[in-house]
Amino acid sequence: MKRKITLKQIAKELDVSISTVSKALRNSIEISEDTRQKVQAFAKLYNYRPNNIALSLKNRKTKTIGIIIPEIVHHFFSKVITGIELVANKRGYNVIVGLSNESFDKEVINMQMLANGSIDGFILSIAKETLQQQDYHHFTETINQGMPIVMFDRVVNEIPCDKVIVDDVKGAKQAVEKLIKNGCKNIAIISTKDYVSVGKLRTQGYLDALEDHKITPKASLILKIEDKLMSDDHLDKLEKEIEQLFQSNKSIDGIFAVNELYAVTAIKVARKLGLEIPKSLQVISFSDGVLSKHSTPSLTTVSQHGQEIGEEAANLLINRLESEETDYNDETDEVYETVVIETNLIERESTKN
Amino acid sequence: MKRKITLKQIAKELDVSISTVSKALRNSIEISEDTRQKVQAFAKLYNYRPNNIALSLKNRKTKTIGIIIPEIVHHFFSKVITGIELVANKRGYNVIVGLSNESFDKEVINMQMLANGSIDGFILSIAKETLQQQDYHHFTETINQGMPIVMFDRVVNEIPCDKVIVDDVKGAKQAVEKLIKNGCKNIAIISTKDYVSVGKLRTQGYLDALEDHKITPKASLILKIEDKLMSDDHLDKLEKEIEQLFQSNKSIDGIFAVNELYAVTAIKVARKLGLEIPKSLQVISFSDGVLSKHSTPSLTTVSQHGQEIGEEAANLLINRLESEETDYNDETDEVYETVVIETNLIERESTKN
DNA sequence: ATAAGTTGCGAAAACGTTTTCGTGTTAAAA
DNA sequence: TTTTAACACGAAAACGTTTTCGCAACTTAT
Repeated sequence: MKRKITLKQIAKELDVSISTVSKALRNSIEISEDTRQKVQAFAKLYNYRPNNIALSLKNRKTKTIGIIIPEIVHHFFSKVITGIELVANKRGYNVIVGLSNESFDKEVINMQMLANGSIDGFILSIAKETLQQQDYHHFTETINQGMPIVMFDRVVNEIPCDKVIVDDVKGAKQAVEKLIKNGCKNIAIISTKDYVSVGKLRTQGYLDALEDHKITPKASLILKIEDKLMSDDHLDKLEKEIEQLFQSNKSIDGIFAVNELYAVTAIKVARKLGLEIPKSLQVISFSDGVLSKHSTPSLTTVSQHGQEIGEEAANLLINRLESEETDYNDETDEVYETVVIETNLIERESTKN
Repeated sequence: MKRKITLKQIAKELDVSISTVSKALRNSIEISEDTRQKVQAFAKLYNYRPNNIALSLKNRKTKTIGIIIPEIVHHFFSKVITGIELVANKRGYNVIVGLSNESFDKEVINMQMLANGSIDGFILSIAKETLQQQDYHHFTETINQGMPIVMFDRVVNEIPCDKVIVDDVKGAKQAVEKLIKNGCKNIAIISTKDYVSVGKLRTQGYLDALEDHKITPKASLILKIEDKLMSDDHLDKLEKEIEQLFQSNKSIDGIFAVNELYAVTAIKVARKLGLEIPKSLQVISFSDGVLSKHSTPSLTTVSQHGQEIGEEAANLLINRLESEETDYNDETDEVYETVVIETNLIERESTKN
C-alpha cells in the first residue's frame, strides 16, 4: 500500500530541494535544463500528481462546487446535475452532491458540512420544508461568509444571489392556452399546495390564461395536492383525490398538471372512468421526464430544459467565483442576476393537434 | 466579504496562542475552565468551524467518497446514489460525483481528477466503452496507490476490489420461469450486445430457464440491441428492430426485456400490431424505474434494489477505509468481498397472475 | 525551605504545495 | 584582476489545523 508520491520524496530521491522539484515541474526558467529533465522524468515515472488538498489549502479555493438538491431520483434534478457537471468539468471544477431529502434540517446540515472549506460555492434548489418554514438563515449566513450561492427552480426572492428559473407562469399559461385553443371548455388544474413556489406560479399561469380568454375560473376545477402524496406509497390516495375531481366535474375536457406523475395518474383515472384521450380529454403536463415520452399516450408537456438550467447555473457560479479573484474592489456592486430559461411546449399524443 | 474566521484570528483577538484556542475548543483538560469558556464563547459568537481542507491535509484523509457512474439521468443510478449518500452522510462522509457519460476517456479523467487527494475511495460502475475496450489500467493504478474501489452492477472480475452486484442470471431466470409458468410458449428476449456485462448475464439467465424447462432456444427469439439505441434519439430505430422481431415471430407470447425502455417500447409495438397485454403477450422487465410503475399497463419487473446496492457499497467502502486506519499490518490479507443483492419479482399488470 | 508534583499555556512540527527572496557560483564585462 | 551580471538552486513562509513536548509558575509534601 504505497501512498502517492510527494514533492518531498522526489526531492529526497534526487537530492535537490523541494522548491527545485516544484519549479522544475512547472517549467520554471530558474531551473537548468538538466535538472528539469531529470525531475520531470522521475515524476513521470512515479506518476506524480500534485495533491489537490494541499493546493486547495494554499490557494484557498477548492475548485469544487457544492450542489444541494431535494432528491436525485427525479428526472428534472438529475438533468440539472448533468448540466452542472458538464460545464463544471469543462471549466476545471468538481461537483459534490448533498441531498436534502426535502428536509430543512438535512439541508442545513449538508450546507454546513460543505461550507467549511470543502467547496467554493453552492448551486441549490430549496427543500419543500424550508419553503414551508420560510427559514432562510442558512442561506444568508453562507452568503455573508463570502460563499456565493446560485439557486435554481425553487428560489426565494429575498435572498441576494444569482438565480436560474423557468418562467413558470408563462409556461403554464401557454399550456392552458393550447388547451383552450384546442377547444377545451372545462379545464382543470392539478397542482400542489401553494407553499411550493413552482406550484403556486403554475397555478397563476393557469388563472392568467383563463382570464385572458374571459373564462371564469371555478374553484372546483382547481385541485391542490398535499405534497406528501408525491411519494409512491401514497399513489392510491392521489388517485382518489383525482377521481373525486372527475366525479364532481363531469364536464372536464382538459387537464393541466404541474408534474408528470399527476398527469399520468390523471390519465389512468380518466381512462378508468371511460374517457378517451385526447378525444374527450386532453392533458398537458409540466416536466420533461421519461414518463412523458414513453407512457401511452405520450404526454404533451411544457419542457423545462433541466440540463440547460444546470449549465446556466454552473456558468453563473463559476463566473462569479472567478471574477472575485480579480475584483479587489470588494463591497462594491453586489448585483445579482436572474436568468430565465424559456420553456417550450412539446406536443405529443395527449392533446389534439 | 468577510472570510471564515480561523484559529489564528481567534488567538490574536483573545491574546492567547493558537494551540490554546484549538485545545480549548476541543475541551482539552490542559486548558483552564476560565480560558476555555472565554474561547468557546468567542468561537460561538463568530460561528467558528474548523476548515475541512486543513483537516483533510493534516489527517491525510478527506472523509469524502468519489462516485463515478456512466450517467445520472437514470433511475437505477440515481437510486444507487441515494443509497450511497444516505449511509455516507450517516457515517460522516460526503460524496463527490463524476459522470463518465459511458466514455472511457471521461472515466479516466474523472478518476484522475479525484484521485489526487480529493477523496478517500471510489464507488463506481464501469462505462460501456471501458467494458468494450477492456482497458482497466486506471482501476489497477488507483488501487495500487492505496485507494480502495468498490464496484457495483457493472463490474469486472479481474480487478481486485469489493463488489456489489445483483444476481443477474438468477433474476433473469426467475423472470423467464414466471413467464413459462404463466403459459408462455414462445418467449423472446430483448437484450443488449454481450459486451455489456449485465446484458450478457441476463441473457444467460434466460437461456438457463429455457434449458431447465426443456425448451430449445431459438436464435430468432433473441434480440441483442446495439446499445447506442438507448438514447431517445434512436427510439424509432429501436422500435423498428423490435417490430422486426414480432413480424418474423408471429407466435411470440412472452417478452423478457433487460431494461424498462425495451419493455415499454416492446409493448408499444406489440399493441400497434394488435396484441393484447397481458392476454396474448406477457412482458417482464429488469429494472425498477418509474416507467414500470406508471405506464399502462404497469410492468412486472425484476427489481434491482438500487438504493440497497448503494448502501451496501458505501458500507463496504467505509468499512475498508476505517479498518485500514487501525490495520498496521499492511500487505496482509487483501481479501475482497462480493456482495450479491437479491432481486425479486414485482408482479404488475403486464403478466397474468 | 527545598524537592516534587500540578497546572496552564506556548512553540513548533507536520500535512503538501507554491512562491518570494536570498545566496553562492560562474561567466561576462570593465 | 576586479566588478557586475546571469544562473541555478535552497530556505522559509504561508494556507489552517492538531498534537507533542517543553517550560514556567504555582501548590503540595517533606
